[in-house]
Amino acid sequence: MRRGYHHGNLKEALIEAALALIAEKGPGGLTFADAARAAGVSPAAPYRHFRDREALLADVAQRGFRLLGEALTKAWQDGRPDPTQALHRVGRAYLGFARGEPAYYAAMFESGVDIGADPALRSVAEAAFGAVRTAVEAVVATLPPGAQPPVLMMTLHIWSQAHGIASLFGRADRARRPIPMSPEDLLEAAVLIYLRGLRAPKA
Amino acid sequence: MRRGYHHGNLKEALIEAALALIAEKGPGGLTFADAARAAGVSPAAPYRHFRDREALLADVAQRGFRLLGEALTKAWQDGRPDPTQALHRVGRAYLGFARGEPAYYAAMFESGVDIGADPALRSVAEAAFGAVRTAVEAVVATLPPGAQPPVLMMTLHIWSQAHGIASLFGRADRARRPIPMSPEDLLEAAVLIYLRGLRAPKA
DNA sequence: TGTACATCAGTGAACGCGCGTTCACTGATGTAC
DNA sequence: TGTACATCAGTGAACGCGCGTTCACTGATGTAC
Repeated sequence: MRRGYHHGNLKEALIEAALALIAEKGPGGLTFADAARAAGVSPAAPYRHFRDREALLADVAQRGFRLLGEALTKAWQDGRPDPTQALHRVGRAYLGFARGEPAYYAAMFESGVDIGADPALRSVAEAAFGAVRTAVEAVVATLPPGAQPPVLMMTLHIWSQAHGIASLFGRADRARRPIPMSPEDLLEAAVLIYLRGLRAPKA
Repeated sequence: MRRGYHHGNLKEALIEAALALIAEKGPGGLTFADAARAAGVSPAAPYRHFRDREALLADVAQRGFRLLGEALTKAWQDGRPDPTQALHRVGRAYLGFARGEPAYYAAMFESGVDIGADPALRSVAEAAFGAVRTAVEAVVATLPPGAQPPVLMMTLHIWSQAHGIASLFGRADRARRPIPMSPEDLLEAAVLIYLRGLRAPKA
């Protein structure tokens, strides 16, 4: 990989290193010097690419949100074969991301990066959220006119339900509370009951 | 407070200091030396009370879970005037705790403490969870026999919904996504729809 | 009630360590002509 | 095609700093008798 005096791809290498370090020691364990070491480069080199540790973390988080958005969009598959089934797939994709990419997930939600501060970061986070909103919109459209909830509210419900399950039960990296069902099944049941509640006449 | 050579109440003072530091800089910013300084004591003194930083954090988290459990139990008020209303109150209490005690909340859920590892910690966390379970049990008992969901499942649904909302929108300390309704209203709506879904005939 | 002694909680000085950051530098790459 | 030069990416040495941790110590508290 390293081909001489110039690294050639140091920025990528630093991000890779950051992911590995986060996976190993948590977002708090990420250190600028450590990332340089892991990339096989002097401790001053990272400053060519990132202002500081915070900027590196923000970049990792940004990539994470992009990947999450892509995963959700891919799972949606334009709502085939029908919006409800596709929405369940989106939910599973969220949990799959949290489990499969714990380092990204930690950088995005547990590292203390301020998502609102960095416009680029905010934008990709917004896009990932938009992927869920798209799915919710299509599901809402299938409901009888009198039973259609506000799209934003329902999106927030689904997102936070998935996020809560992922945070509490969805990662393998820590000894979470053991539950007698998979996070995927737990989320699917919640969404099923929720959707049934939307169709039901209001009490 | 300080009355001479002996502090008299150093353990409490260290926990107070830890809370202030967490509130100010996040759980990652908590340092053993800093806590000693804030308590007005030499850097070696904390070792009389905590094995290391991790133990201090675990103690803070433990108190947090005890307080949360108490807040939830108090909000429940034996299910008066009826279980459903009381359950909504419990949900609001959860959000209120997350907002009102962000330092405890961070220590409990975002500090990397392994809840499963420490038996005392696990036990109070279990107790807090049990407060929600108690509420859910009573609500389930009000449902028609054919519509009663497994209590554990429903408890996990409610807990993770509240936790997701609290984590994403419920704290003032960071610039979270602004939403056009309060976290409390958002949670109440979700629970209402969920409960309606339980009563509705399965599709 | 007083005295001797054990126990305990906090001291302060010291240390090694690793991190963040800076600096003048140098090797490599690209570009103008 | 070749040459001169600007730009860029990474070096390595150095620094100050604060943290974690240990240590022999000492002031205070409690207790046995």
